[in-house]
Amino acid sequence: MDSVAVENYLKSIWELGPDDVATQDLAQLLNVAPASATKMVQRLTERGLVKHIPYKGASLTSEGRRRALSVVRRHRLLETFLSQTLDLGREQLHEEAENLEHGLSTELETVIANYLGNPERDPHGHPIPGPNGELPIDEDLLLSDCSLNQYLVVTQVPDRDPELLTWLEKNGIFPGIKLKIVSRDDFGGGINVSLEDSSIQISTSVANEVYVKLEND
Amino acid sequence: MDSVAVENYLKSIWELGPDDVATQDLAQLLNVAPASATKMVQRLTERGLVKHIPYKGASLTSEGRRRALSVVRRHRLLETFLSQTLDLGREQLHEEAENLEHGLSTELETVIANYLGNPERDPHGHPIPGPNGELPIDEDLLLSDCSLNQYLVVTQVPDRDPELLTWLEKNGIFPGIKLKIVSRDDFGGGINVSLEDSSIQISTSVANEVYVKLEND
DNA sequence: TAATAGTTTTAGCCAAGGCTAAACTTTATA
DNA sequence: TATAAAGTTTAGCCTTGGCTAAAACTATTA
Repeated sequence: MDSVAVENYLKSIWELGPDDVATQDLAQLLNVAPASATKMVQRLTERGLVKHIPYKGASLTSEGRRRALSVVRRHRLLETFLSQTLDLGREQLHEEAENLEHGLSTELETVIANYLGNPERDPHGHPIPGPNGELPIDEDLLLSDCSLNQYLVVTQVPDRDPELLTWLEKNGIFPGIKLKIVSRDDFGGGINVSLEDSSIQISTSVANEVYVKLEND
Repeated sequence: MDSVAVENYLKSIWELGPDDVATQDLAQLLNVAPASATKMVQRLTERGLVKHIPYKGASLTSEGRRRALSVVRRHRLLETFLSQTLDLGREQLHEEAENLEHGLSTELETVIANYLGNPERDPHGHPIPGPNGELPIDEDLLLSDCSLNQYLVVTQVPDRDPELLTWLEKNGIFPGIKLKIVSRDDFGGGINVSLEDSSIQISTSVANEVYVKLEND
């Protein structure tokens, strides 16, 4: 069994990957000093879970990726389970799942997955890896990359920042919602979006974290 | 925040307590060497969570007890929650709750408690401590202490041993079930019990782990 | 009551996972 | 292209929570 620390490193490298994950980014995501990240990356390299080119970056081996995706699967199943049973707000799910994911046994993971009907996405729209680490190719589009006046459906919102999620929620942006970009402000000022019965302005940084698909699938 | 190890030590001392908890018993319950238990008991004494009289035994301070009961509360709420939502068998609950209890935040604990209607007992019949460590006085009787031919209701079964729990379940012994001791075998050979529509023999060691109350409250 | 068995503690070791300070690479800039 | 800035690694330290072996204490029994 991987320790909590190892699981968190693997998951973080996966999230920052797939290639050349910088020590600093890893350290920042995990709230540790860069030197600590270097040391752990070296240990994981010893164990065959990470490939590390000094001064260049880290990436997961296939075994490392398998284990990272196991953590991601548990995380996303827990988010879905908590959302379904307790209806927590979408902005509370991430942190709770983060705490519980390391204690979820394979057996309970399976029971929960079955209970939920083996869902393909969590409440933020993120795809849930299969029990063996299969991850469907994610073909969603970045909202900020879409053209004007296309009919779009939101597929994914970020999960980490509760403030941002609360704001998105309040403005009616979450998976399943239909919208259309009506105009772009100059100089990276953001985009203007019309929803079912409102229209709002979304900054570029936020639009870079929201994924959509074309409405006619 | 207490570490997982500290939480487990506190919980175990509480379970073995209230007084003069032997190093060996503690070590055995936690699957560590006696020397490791001694060392941790000393550290917890430093921290003011445990009182330790060398060569005599350990016990919890009131703060130690408060923290131990917080773990017990999380454990029992989780058992209840898993049982209610996923209907796991009673024999699977303990281990899963053991894994998850350390990752349950105070906020989620509260949400779960409310969702369940602030239950007073878990699926094994064990009382659930309140959010501030209040524990109602447990007045249940040991099955093995009861007299013949009294009308009894099972209130608590043990939670740790899945084999035993499966056996009890199969023979219809779980909280809420009515029964009566019809006779005692000689020389500690156990007791003969009649249930609603069966009768079985229960060994003394098992009868020492089942609690009951008189049927007329 | 003296020897022995059982329990507990001490001493000394180890690995994991943190940290800071200093050294080393790489990248950017003058 | 030399030098400064930024990022990374190394070195050395610390705490936690394990372990074993040996010493010390307690309890039992001859």
